[in-house]
Amino acid sequence: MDSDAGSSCSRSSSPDLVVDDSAGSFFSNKMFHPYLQEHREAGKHLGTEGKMKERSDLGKDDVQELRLKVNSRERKRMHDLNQAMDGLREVMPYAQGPSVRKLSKISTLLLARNYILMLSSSLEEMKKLVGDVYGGSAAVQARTPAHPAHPAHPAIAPTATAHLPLHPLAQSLHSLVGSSPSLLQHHSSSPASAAVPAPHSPPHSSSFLSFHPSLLKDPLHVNHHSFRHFPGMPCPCSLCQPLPTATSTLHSLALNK
DNA sequence: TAGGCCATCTGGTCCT
DNA sequence: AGGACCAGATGGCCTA
Repeated sequence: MDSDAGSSCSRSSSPDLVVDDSAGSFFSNKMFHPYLQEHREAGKHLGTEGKMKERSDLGKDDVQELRLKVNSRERKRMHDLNQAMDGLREVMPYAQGPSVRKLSKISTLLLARNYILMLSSSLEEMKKLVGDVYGGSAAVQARTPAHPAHPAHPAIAPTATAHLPLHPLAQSLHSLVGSSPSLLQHHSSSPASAAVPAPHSPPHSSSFLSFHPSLLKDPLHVNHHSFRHFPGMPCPCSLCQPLPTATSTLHSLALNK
């Protein structure tokens, strides 16, 4: 049942127990031993009187067989859920590897939510940027709702966007996962960017950072301090890697125009 | 040792 | 009726 018996740094969501409907796999479960001892002979217990009567009608073996079946289904369901959780972790901007303890479930969900919010915000900014570069294309602007906090103007485009794919993303995520603010000074951060919310700050940037810090402990940045952020030094952590996808493409396109 | 996180069992409820 | 889903309980492992 316990999954991390063989690993010191990473819990597995898929326990050693082989999931099938055979009694053999189930009986290999440590959790089942007390259950067996407690209920093998008694054949009693469990639930309401109606259920008791139903089970007495079924018979001891039938009840046990049913219980094993239900347990197996539930186990499989939880394993599927954990697989989905692992899949989510894989696409999160979070350092992964054999030496890094993986995010807890709650942290994964919270980080995913904020990552989605941030990407949405970045997409909006990028749309505006493209609109500016192409002379305020009506087509683009028609599809881009006005952002009252950041009215589109050319002053933003060439300079401030030079580190757009990297900067706000990294800052927001590092804030999210709880890095010490004193360690978050980036090699290209400026006093202005420290005082003013990043242009890519999501619409709900207050909620973006408002989670209980203990829920977002980053095993890498908080517990082990493997990557610290010093002025003038590029950060090797995955949070600070440039955006690899269409965002970067759009950005280079905007600069070249 | 306390607290966090997790897997598993279990019974109840809802849905098909 | 059977299965999916959910939440509570329990116990194990790990870390500060």
